[in-house]
Amino acid sequence: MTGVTRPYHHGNLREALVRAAADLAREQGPGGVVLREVARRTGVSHNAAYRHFADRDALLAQVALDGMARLADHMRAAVDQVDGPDPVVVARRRLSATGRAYVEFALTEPGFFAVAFADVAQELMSATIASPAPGDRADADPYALLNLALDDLVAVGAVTPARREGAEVACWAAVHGFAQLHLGPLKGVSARERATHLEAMLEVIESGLVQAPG
Amino acid sequence: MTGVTRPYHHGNLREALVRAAADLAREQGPGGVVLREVARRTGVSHNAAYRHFADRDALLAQVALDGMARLADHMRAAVDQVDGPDPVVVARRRLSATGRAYVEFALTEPGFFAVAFADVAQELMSATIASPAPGDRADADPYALLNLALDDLVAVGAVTPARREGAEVACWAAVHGFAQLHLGPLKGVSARERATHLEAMLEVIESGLVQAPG
DNA sequence: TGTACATCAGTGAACGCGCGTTCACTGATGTAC
DNA sequence: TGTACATCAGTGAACGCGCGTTCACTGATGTAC
Repeated sequence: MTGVTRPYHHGNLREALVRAAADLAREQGPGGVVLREVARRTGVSHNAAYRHFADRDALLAQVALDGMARLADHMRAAVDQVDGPDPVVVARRRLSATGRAYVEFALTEPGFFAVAFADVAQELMSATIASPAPGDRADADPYALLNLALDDLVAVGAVTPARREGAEVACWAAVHGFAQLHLGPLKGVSARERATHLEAMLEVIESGLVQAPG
Repeated sequence: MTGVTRPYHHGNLREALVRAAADLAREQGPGGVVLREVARRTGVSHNAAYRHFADRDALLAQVALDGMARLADHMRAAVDQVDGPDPVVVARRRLSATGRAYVEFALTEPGFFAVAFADVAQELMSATIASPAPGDRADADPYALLNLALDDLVAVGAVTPARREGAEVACWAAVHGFAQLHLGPLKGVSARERATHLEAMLEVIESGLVQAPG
């Protein structure tokens, strides 16, 4: 009972391992998530993880699932915060809110983001997209949230059904690429400039979607 | 002189190693580029690569450099092919041509693409972007090619200087994200649908850039 | 044209390392009586 | 309230493996004379 020695039981090892794995993924990429290093960082013996995960892949899968859920939470919270009297304005602001939230999450939690979009979760994602949410809690899925925002824009008459087609891919691609570039080659760009560029991009897309072909 | 036995000297080993490394990167990601496997695939002993590259990093750097050069070549060829009487139409088509070429290259050569945008080439890229091409062959740099296309749109009066600001990031993000998604979660999308979605996205961006804010 | 020799491009064995995973184990906790 | 015991969460040693890299080497090529 010195208070200095760590207790034998960690108490929250599973969660701590996921967190450490995400941190490692941020630094080294998903391929660099090494079970022994994850254990090291959690201050636990190198095989303790096997009490909580079948193997390395199971840990990575959990990181991917957590990441996707966190991303969806962040996006949903951002959308829910937008309100106002004009339904067109609300719909437009909700779309840009999803995009902003997406980029924010990717830059804040690059580890979760990287793992969620690597190897493991791919088949899972593909399946989700192929048969989009049959009623059951579509709000847990980032992709579904984006589609809801776009459908709203059509419902309020801001976007024509013709322009709606493929718009989800265009929007997703833009914010995904924006995040990837600012985690990679544009890493050095200041937060201020990054924010300006993000708003400019969201504005371009919004204009492009809302207006008739030029 | 049986004609069956491979000659002792490969003749083109350096290039073959780069090619094999790119193939491996396509399958396993940049982290999965393993010197011994590269040698195996090239049909050469596992240490033969050391006659041509100082170490694994040097090989990866070469893949990144080659990838960037190939991408730039592909984009430049696409731009050069666009011509016509109306300078506004030409400028617009040249912009979309750069984007189309970017995506085409990424999907055709995902190995080169992945390595070029991972670890190694990052500092190199950042430097290039920070001090953009001081006169010397800007046409070898994909980023510079994009900026040229956007500057042209301003020059012909299709895009206002205000909208020009940050446009290079928006365009790059969109095509980069589009490529990444179709190499990852949207892997299963048919070539036909992918092409439709790409055109829709390029159209949205073009509209958004050209028109006044809606 | 022929030959000695330097140089270049490959080979095979060996190194040390960190990895994922398994094993038999120990310390801590919770529960039945 | 006390105690035996099952269960759970961790440990440390050991395994086999593939890796990057180095070493001393050999086969092929080119060049000076």
